[in-house]
Amino acid sequence: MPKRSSVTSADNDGFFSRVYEVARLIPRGRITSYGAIARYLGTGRSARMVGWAMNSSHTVPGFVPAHRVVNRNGMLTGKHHFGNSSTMQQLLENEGFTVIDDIVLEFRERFWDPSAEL
DNA sequence: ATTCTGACAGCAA
DNA sequence: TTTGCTGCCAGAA
Repeated sequence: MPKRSSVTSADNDGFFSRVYEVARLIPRGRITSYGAIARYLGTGRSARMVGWAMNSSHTVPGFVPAHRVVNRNGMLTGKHHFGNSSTMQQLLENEGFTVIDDIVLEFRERFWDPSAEL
């Protein structure tokens, strides 16, 4: 077993990695919520941790479609964490979503539940 | 070790 | 209806 000495949270095989793993499984053109991912991970009510993990998603090698993860309202609560406030919205619109007032209109239709799909 | 915070969600008023 | 508080778990100081 590889020892995990002083590693960053993102490198650790804990909660964070699982969140990223699920996030990468989100099909293009789909969207999900923090709570849905949290429930799939088994944490259930720790949806906040999912968002927290996303905060470190930039430390993960590869691409983590964090823009496809919004809160249960379909609101882009974390758009401010993408560098520019408009980045998240741009990415979503690029995938065919309609974002108005930081809300994804197609959220309900394009919702992708890992617990149901996986 | 203790305390605070956090990109949420649910429930009460 | 909207607004606010609580719970929840894990990581950072």
